[in-house]
Amino acid sequence: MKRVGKKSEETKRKILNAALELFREKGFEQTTMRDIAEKAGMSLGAAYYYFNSKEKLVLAYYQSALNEIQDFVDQPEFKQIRSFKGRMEVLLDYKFRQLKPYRAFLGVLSNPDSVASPFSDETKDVRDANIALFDYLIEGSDAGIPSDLRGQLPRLLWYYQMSLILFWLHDRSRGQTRTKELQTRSLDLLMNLIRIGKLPFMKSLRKSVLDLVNI
Amino acid sequence: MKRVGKKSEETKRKILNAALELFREKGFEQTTMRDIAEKAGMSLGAAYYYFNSKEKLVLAYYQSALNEIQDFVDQPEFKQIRSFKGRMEVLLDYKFRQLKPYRAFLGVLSNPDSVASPFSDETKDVRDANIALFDYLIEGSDAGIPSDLRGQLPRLLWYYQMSLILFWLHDRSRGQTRTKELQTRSLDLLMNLIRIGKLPFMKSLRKSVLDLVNI
DNA sequence: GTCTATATCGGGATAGAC
DNA sequence: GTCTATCCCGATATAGAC
Repeated sequence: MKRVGKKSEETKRKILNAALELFREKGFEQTTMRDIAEKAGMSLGAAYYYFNSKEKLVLAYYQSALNEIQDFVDQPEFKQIRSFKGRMEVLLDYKFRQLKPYRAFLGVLSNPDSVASPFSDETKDVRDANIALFDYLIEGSDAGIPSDLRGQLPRLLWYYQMSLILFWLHDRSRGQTRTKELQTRSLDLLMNLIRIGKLPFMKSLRKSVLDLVNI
Repeated sequence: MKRVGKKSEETKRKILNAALELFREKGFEQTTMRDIAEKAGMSLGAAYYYFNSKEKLVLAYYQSALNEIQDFVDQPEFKQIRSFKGRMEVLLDYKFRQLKPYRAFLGVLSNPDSVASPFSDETKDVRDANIALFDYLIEGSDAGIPSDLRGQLPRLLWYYQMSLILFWLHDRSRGQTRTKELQTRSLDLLMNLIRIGKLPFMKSLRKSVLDLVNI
């Protein structure tokens, strides 16, 4: 029964919403804390009271995006899909639909020095939760994965997803159609590689790939 | 006989050197144009006369790094190597040795919005020249590359190099030893894939990889 | 604890004198 | 071609109202 703080939660949410709207419109760099505060209908100091830096807003965004996608995979619409590839397609599509409005803004994410980098300590929890999403995806699917690969696959798929996202961020084609193409074809390739990789005589090649991911 | 401009070339060089020294020490963001001008022994306005933005200094850095590596592959030390893999190893080692002092600074490079992004229009010339380097590397080597792959291979290798560099930028292990490991193992894997990919019955898989690069 | 108002600083970029 | 002075604006710090 935490009555106190209720109001502050609301204010916080209001600031985040204002920030996200502005990020979508103008990108990260172009949006100022003054803009955000004004849009949220309060003073600059108030905004800083809740988010002591602009980057903290990015972390909050990650968290809310994570909650969203966690809800999504809990829907029957996703859960009823049995095919591994189908699940991957639907998850990736959802992810990109979710990211799309924020494309201009997400450039920050590729800065290794930022606390908002998807590889940083500060984002570890969100990252782990995202990897767990792939574990859940595999678990409920028809994919027969060799046991030596099974444990590593979620992380491997997360890397795969991150590569796609990085490509997408740099993709200057209209509407990022190149990324869409890449997604389709690389997913095909991935499925073929997994299929081929299952064969007993591919064990050594499979091992060298696993070693690669485990570095 | 361009006598005029000689002096200005020198001044420009002096500014660039000061900037690079500071970038190495403090990274890109932390270094101010004021710092640079002071270190170069001139006023802020003078520095801006030669480089009208901070990012222009990054482009100048790319250019000078390119000249350096072009010189390197022209040395007998490199030219006498016949083995494809050997040439790749030596080139990558050189590249990382060259980049190492600038690691903190090169974070900017991963910002897709920056004109200094390796994928931007502004860096096209340098990028093409770097791809040509791989063409030169293949040409003088013993690599027997299937003709359908030959034309695309330089670009593919450049992508491979960029992936390694991006990984390295995000690599938080001490001395970036993980990247070194990745380099060794992935190069092994790459060589194996090329070897296997040569086999006639792999033509269709080869094609799907080529299609991927050609998106 | 929650928020406003205000002062100050830092740094990229530019104008105009010399 | 080089300088000084200045603009502009985001970030930050703080005092204090409620």
